[in-house]
Amino acid sequence: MTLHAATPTLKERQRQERERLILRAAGEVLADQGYDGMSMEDVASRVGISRAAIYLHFPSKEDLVFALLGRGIQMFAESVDDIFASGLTPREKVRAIIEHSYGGMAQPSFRFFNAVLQSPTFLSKMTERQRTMRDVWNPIQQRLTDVLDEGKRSGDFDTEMPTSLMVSLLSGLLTPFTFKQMVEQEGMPLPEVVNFLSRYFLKGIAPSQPDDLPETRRPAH
Amino acid sequence: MTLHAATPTLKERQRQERERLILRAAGEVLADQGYDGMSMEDVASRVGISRAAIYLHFPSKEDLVFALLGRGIQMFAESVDDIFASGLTPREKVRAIIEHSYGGMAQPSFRFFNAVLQSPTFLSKMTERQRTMRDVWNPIQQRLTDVLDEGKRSGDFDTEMPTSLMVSLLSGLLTPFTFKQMVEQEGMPLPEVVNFLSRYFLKGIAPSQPDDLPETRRPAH
Amino acid sequence: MTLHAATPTLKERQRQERERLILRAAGEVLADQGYDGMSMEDVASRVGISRAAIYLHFPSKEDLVFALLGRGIQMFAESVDDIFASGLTPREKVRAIIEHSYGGMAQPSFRFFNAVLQSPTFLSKMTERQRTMRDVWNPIQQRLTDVLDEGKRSGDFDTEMPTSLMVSLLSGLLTPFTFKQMVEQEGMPLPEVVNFLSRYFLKGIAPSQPDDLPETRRPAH
Amino acid sequence: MTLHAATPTLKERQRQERERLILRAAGEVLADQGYDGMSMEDVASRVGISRAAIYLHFPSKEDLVFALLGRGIQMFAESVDDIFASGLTPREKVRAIIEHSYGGMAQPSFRFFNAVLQSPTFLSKMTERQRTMRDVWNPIQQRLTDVLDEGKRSGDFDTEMPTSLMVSLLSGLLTPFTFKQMVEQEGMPLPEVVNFLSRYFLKGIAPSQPDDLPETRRPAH
DNA sequence: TATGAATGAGTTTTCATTCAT
DNA sequence: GATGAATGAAAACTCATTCAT
Repeated sequence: MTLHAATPTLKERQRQERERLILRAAGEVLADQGYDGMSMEDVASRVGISRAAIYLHFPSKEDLVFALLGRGIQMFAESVDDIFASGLTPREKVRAIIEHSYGGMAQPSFRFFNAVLQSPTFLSKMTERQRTMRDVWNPIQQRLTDVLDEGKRSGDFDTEMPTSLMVSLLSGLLTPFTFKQMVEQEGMPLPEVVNFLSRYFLKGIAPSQPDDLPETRRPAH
Repeated sequence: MTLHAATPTLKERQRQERERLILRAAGEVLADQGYDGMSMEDVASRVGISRAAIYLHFPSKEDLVFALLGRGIQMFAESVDDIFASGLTPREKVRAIIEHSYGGMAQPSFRFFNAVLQSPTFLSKMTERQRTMRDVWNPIQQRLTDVLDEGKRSGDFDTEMPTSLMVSLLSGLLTPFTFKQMVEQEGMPLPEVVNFLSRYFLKGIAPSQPDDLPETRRPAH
Repeated sequence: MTLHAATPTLKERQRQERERLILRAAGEVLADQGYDGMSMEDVASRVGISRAAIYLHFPSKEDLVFALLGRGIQMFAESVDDIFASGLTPREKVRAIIEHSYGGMAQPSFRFFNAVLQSPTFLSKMTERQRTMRDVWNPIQQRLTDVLDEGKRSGDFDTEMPTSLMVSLLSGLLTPFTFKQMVEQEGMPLPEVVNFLSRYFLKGIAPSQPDDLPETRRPAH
Repeated sequence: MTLHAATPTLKERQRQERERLILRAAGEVLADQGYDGMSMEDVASRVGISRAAIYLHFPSKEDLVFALLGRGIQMFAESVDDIFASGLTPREKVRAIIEHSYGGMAQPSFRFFNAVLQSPTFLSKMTERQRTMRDVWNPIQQRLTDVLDEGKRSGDFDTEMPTSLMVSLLSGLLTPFTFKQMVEQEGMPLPEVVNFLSRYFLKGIAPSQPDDLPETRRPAH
């Protein structure tokens, strides 16, 4: 009936829109109820459709969340790409990444990252599928690695600390853990939190000064 | 018949031992299945008793986990107290805290902290009970605050950064997040992780040098 | 597509039919097992559906029974209304009420009234809901009160006895207690039981004759 | 060790006392929680002993309640015997029975009768044991029958109504149903309730006057 | 395509009853 | 004798998933 097979438009467009709505709803529920706490009914009623309709788009709860995760990761990766391609200095790039993450976290759209990444239920289902979180998370890690390595080369960051550890520390910072504490409970304005966090992280990974080392206890000479 | 009521009477001893076993099992399951993933059956079978027997010690799943949490917090608080009372410098104290936490985390005994603190299901049940996580977590926060404030006074730590934020950052570091990444997946030896983490955190909260500020983008002069 | 929204759309019809079937089954089980003895499985298997399917219609066992009770009360109330509006004399109305009740009681549809009203478990749950049995039972009591007050005004019934007591006595008579004894165990035909009961009650509440009083013991003259 | 086998005293006395305490506690719990609502723990803790200790006296919950029922029936039967043997007129005897029952009902000691007699769970267990309630209840019925038959012979009561029905009606009156309504909810003083009830019942079973009959609707001639 | 209906598997919790000490 | 500990069986309820319409 469609004139041009190349026009996936109408129906297809509606379908994708529906899918987006479902993903958005799922993200919201996920963000504040967690993977186990999220029921298909929650999502469906938020979109205003029936539970069964979700299965027209995603074969299972697991797949739905996985898709959401994938989309989130991709979006985040694209942002990091933009930042990477900008003319900013490595330090400024790190700051921009933190800023961007926390900006997004205010909208619940990013909060669910944590929800998913911390849910043993989801993670174990993932493992059953032979898909390590490692693979999924890889695009992000790779990009962060690139930024940090660039900083190492430019002499901005500590070359002694393995980049993988830096990546892990930065990821940990982007988790809503600190965010919730400070903004929601202490009432600190978001930009200020971002400022402090950036400074903290950059100082933490700055090239070591001679007097940074003495952490391993030595007798005062 | 016993002269001193202080004698825990064997029966009582056994009871406490059972209780410890249950708590331990619960901690293990919790650590790798999360709050929702942990079923009473899991715990029971791990201890080698029946589901119902658990209810002889704890009135509900919620209470069991709550008890576990309480015990964990108390143990941690005591360790921090010891460290605080030692003659170490503030920087050394912070390092000792990190070291201790990660040492404990290797045994799954501490891993469950995260499991619980990140479970929306449990947290919301807690809220229903009018017991904020804030109150529960308070003893820890207070102690960390003490250590960090001491360091501020001694000139070791940045006085511009609010202590509450530092506490939050330190707490975030003690979370098994980074730990899992580095030790379990990257295979880095634990002491090395501790070393890096301590240095990172201490550098991050060190008093600001003039050239630490430029994070707010300024035109190149 | 249906022209009139008033058309219950087949689906809806089926749904209501199912609901009726569930209620009926529940009534039966309730009548001979009591509230505590009735398990959702009992009801489900009697209808030929799964336990879970019941929850598609009623959110809990409590609600199911409550709905059943409500329906029963409403049906009974309507019957009493019809009787009240008839041209019968007060005495005849009372008789009609008794007759109607016992007629209905033969079908187990009414038997459950007693089951519910006598179940401490259910009653206490009701209290938790802040819904006194008083409120629920009120429509019935009100109607019986109307009939009896009418009889008092017409001089048919004893004006000295509080109507509330009369209502209570009549209610007690409608309880399947006596019914079970006489019909099921003694084998007395139902109409005869109704006859005796009506006469007994009407004589009992008839206006007092001077020589009815002497119940308080007096010395034989 | 006991000097005289004939002295079942000390130990035995204590045993019986313990048994009485258990029965009393069971009666109380039964009265306001019903058979299903009564847990062995409820009873035990009320007596101040352990659940297991109850089983030293009664082989099962069922037996415990059965014993309680038996004792209650026997006590009631004895009271009726006393009344029967007194020099009172039949009408006065009936009144005395009602008075006695309601007096007892104020103390919860009698309330449990109803609880038990209306519990399908208990009744069905009874049936399994091949012991009809009929047999158990028989001593009471027999005595009430005696009193009422005496009244029939003396011309005080309606000879047309079968005595078994009268017994059933009287039993129904002794049920706490009306009692609860009037005393607990309407606040009517107990003696007044007894007065009204006695008059009502006696009028109800009084010998029929010609004009009592017309209940069966006949065409006005 | 969308949905209401249906379900099986699983979860927490309760309780009468038994038994070693 | 008395008890604390232990348990098996049941029961209410939830939820992801399927399917006929």
